[in-house]
Amino acid sequence: MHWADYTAQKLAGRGSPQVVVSGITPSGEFHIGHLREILTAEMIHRACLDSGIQSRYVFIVDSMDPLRRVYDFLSPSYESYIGVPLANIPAPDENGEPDEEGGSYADFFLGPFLDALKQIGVEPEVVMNHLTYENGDFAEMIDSAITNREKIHEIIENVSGRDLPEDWFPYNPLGSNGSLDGVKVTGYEKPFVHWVDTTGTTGKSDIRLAEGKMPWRIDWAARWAIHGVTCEPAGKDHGAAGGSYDTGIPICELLGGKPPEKMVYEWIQLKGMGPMSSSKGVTIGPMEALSLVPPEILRYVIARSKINRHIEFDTGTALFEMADEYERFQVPNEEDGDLSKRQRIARDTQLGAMRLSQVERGSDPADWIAGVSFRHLSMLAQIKSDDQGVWSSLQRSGHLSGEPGFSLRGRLERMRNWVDGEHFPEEARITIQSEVDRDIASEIGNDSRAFLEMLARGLRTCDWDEGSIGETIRTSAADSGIENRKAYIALYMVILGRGYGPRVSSLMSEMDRESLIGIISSI
RNA sequence: GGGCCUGUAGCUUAGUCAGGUAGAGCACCGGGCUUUUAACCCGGUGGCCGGGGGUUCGAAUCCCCCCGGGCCCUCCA
Repeated sequence: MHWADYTAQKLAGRGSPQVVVSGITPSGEFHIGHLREILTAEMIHRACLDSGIQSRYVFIVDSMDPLRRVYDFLSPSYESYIGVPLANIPAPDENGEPDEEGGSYADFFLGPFLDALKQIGVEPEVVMNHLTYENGDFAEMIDSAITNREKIHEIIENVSGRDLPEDWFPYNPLGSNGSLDGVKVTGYEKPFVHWVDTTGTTGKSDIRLAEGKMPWRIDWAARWAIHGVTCEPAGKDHGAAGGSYDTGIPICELLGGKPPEKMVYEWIQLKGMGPMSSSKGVTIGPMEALSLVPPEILRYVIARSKINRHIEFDTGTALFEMADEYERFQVPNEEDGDLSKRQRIARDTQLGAMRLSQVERGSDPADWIAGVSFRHLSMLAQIKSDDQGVWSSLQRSGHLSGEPGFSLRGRLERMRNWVDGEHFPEEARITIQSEVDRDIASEIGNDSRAFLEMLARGLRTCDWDEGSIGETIRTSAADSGIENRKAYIALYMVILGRGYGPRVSSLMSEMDRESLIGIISSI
């Protein structure tokens, strides 16, 4: 059974409806690691719906979280916003300067991410956490946390094993400059928390408004109670023993809520570059990923892996394999009575992964298979500059009957982006030589030259289609007495500058006759 | 220091919760498709399941120890 279905089944015992939640801080560009957070939760949500369990999927944006530091993409003028909630900070302009007209920092980064989510079929209920503070929904929780201050203090110290300062307080008010940093609590009279900030200014925060926030570990536990969260997969950073999941559970219970089961997913790494990190430049954004990888396959990347396995996101050679694995999928057609228990499990898991990979819930995975392998398509995309040429080639080769569907068109569009970009693997790149390199020419032996001469002659008169060209190659090889293998290698060397490549006759049939003959004769 | 996750064929992995002869894909090799090269079909090679000990009639699976990799205990998907 697929992990999402398994989780849905376990959740069914918790009552209804399910509230499946993701939470992310919009502190900068989103990356595909965040996509795992989102998709893990969204797939569980879908699995619930698919098995008839009522469910909501909520994306809580941590817009009340403060700016922690001035990131590389921000100008130094953001220094003054450190500690200020992201919802209250102006978005950066193209130079990284605060742009007073550009809306909030949180919205600025959230917008494109939500657009990307839409493309992969994810349309969550979005909750801006600062609004939950602003409309007073946190007030009871804050009051309760302050009242139970000692107990919470004890939970955090016992569970996480770290020492909290004596004057620790479960609520951080905003100071006179709008920052949470360095503000000391001096007293509490419901609903006001009194404080003094770093400038010596005193004031009071109304807990029914967004005039302060609870520290992360309590904030998280409180929102479980407020929103009735039944499931929230968290990154492994939260999941470690003594981490915020472990403290959140008892704190949530203390606050009168019923916490979700602990659920932890592994991180996505970029091939050979370790974990995603914006500050180290190790990052691929969801939009960039979507420009290369079709949305159903991007979903499949997440769906095919168990949640506690790390995912290596590879936009190089491995993408061929990933995509072709998706393409190979076939709806099981018979009863499979002779499958072993294991094979049945594997098949059902695979079916689940394919089902959950669909952009539109409920659509048939079989409708979203392009019918052409990524490898083959990558060759066509490289040798055919116009799309129509690709379609006709596919029709001739029998990959396509009739007109290309939406799915296949999307595949080609992204394939072209991939081919044109930096991620496309060199060994898959086809570069037709405009002239033959001297070193290469010197490596070609006399027997091969004889073959190439004969071929050039044959190509002048043969029909210009794959079959005839192939035939001409074979006869030329036979007539010149060279082994087929050697003939092909020589041909590849001349055309591509290396001894191997895609089916050479189809490659040649896409080239202009005169220029091809020119190259071959130039030896 | 304390703890969590993880280590199965060259690569990616299923199977570990409920112990019963190690499954798959890629790659590779062989064959086929009225002749091959990154299309397609069929078949095959390949695994002391990280190491050691224990429980058991029987262990990849349960228990203990060790080794390697990742992560957390300060905010981090």
